[in-house]
Amino acid sequence: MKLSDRKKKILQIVVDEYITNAQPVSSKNIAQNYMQDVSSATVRSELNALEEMGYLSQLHTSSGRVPSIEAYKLYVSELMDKGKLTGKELSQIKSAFARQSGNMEEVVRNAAKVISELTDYTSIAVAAHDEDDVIEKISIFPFKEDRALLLVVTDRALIRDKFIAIPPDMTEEQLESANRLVNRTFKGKRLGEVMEASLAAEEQFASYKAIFDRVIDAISDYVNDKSGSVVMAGEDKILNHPEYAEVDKMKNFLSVVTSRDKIANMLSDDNDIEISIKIGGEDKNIPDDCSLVTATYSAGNVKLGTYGVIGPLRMDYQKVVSVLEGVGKILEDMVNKK
Amino acid sequence: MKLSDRKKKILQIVVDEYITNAQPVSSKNIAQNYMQDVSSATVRSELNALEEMGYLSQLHTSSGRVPSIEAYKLYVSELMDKGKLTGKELSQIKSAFARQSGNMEEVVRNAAKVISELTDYTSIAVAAHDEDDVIEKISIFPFKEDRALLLVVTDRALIRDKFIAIPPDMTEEQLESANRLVNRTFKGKRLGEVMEASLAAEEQFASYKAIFDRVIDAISDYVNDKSGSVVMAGEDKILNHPEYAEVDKMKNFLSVVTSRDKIANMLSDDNDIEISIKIGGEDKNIPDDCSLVTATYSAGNVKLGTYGVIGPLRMDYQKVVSVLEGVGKILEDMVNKK
DNA sequence: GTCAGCACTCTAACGCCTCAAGTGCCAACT
DNA sequence: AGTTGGCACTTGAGGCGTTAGAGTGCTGAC
Repeated sequence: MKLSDRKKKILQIVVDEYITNAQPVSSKNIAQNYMQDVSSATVRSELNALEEMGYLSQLHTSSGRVPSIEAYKLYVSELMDKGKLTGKELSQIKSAFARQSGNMEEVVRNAAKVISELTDYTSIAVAAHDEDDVIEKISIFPFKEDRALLLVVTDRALIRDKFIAIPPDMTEEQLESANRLVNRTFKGKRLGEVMEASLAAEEQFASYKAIFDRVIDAISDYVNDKSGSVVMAGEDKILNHPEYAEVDKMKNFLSVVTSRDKIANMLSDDNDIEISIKIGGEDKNIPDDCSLVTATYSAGNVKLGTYGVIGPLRMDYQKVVSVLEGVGKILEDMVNKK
Repeated sequence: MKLSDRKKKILQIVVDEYITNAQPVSSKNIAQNYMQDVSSATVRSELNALEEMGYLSQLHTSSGRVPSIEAYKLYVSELMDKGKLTGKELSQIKSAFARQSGNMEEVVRNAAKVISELTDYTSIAVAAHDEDDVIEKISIFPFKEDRALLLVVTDRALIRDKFIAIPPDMTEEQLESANRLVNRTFKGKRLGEVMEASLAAEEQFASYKAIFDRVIDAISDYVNDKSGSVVMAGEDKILNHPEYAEVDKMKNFLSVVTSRDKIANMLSDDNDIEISIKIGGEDKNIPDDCSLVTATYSAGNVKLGTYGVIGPLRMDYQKVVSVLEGVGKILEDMVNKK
């Protein structure tokens, strides 16, 4: 069904109003503040039509209208004005990334923090890492008789450290030569390759099989563990929004938000879409009554990660989208310049 | 002022009842369920006396009594029965630590998780680390032209990794010899010594001053940064407790709990007390209406960290203390056996 | 298609009432 | 002196009717 321009305009007004005030929107309000050329009665009949089409609903017969999930979807895809960041906000983003040490996790943490602060919603972020990362260097760093720290550097400047056990009968010299061998074998390979190569390697380096197995295990764990690198910020921001005033809703939200696994599931899907907005029960991983807005950044063909915001349906999508775009731009600039 | 035995008994009953039911306790309740040998009128006059002494208060004239902060203090120090863990709980703790890789941070995370699960409160934990740790090994691990990862192994099996910048004109060979020199210089030293030694070292190793400075800076940062190693679990558990049903209180609590700095301040004080209970506004770092119960564990003379629980004043101290003791015992066993 | 006017519906707020819980106090008892 | 039953008093919670106000739907006129 096609909406007339006036219906679209009215729908946009309703969503905008509801987003800013969290109150049902009345025909009088619309006519007085946004459409002086028509009367409230006219607006009413339009609202009535929009309600029949499923875009609006009323809590009771004499309340104003509230947008439906359909309305939000239409809003973000067609109706919403593009927001613009103020200079102040831009410089706030810039300064958040000013002191960087090349540690990917730090970048992710800073991004999550600044996104949460600017949007006033809970933000989530996950550093991209996948099978296509190319290994640049591996180091096995012994630190107790039976333990070593495994370090893997990939082309994405991402360091991953994991503890592995050293076979008890292995001397330090043996370990060093195993280290050299591991490096020679895996350098330049994709992480995915390493995982698949496990069987082929087995024959070749029988004497260091134990070490090789552990390195491969560690890399597999890393690639498969999506929840490990999830970072959040502003978990308490959610309380600023009236839809979570009831303890039950709060609790539901917090239990999702404090579970890294659930978050990881939400973010895992579409790593190639630039900005994605998922609403309500659309996706089974996203709790009802929640919206998830995410952006996936990359510099050149290197993925930098997925960043986003989770909050009520009645979310300030304009603001969130513009903040995510702003952060993306600055992040990509930063990486490219470097 | 000295309390009669009966007053103590009544006060204990009031606190116990209030902890389990979150409802003001009436004289009738006490007389019927706990003290059949006296009438409710007698209990009433005792309650009245306790109220005048400041241990109890009423919300309004016709409500039962509620313990005051003083009452909680007395309760935990004198009145409270010692709790006992069930076999099931003990084995739950054991299995939480079953798979350990020697990574201190993992131990801390597991401890926080199991404490939160068993007590149903939000738990916080911080791995001990201080100036008395002895350096066993240092490694500077270059991974990009201008960046390196600094690894420090101490006697507490704690690995700390930090990124440092490499001076641009430094070759890989120079870096390696700097690495050897750093190791020779700092091995066996306490972290605190390294920090103080900075000036003395300056003269001696002028050529590698830049590297030395950065290592010393990194170690200083580590020793001074108490918030970095704070771990939490069960942040949403707080919602299970009725005192946080109001959004304002919730918000206050969550804003404290989501700030690592604030948590670190709370835990920083008394690293040498075995089990400490801090209540309400007693300590300015602890938010009003909150109790913090912490335990500091050590095996031999090696500190393992500080673990604790934060929750409402009306906290099940018995349970919390016994869980903390149980975790401590198992943790220390584990470390000693190893 | 628009609109003023009006009847209708529903909520929120208020006051009123009653009920039940719990206290404080007192006079009587041990 | 301590304990107790009895009783008056206070208070919050909940039910109920009323009212005011916001907002709608509808209708007949333009």
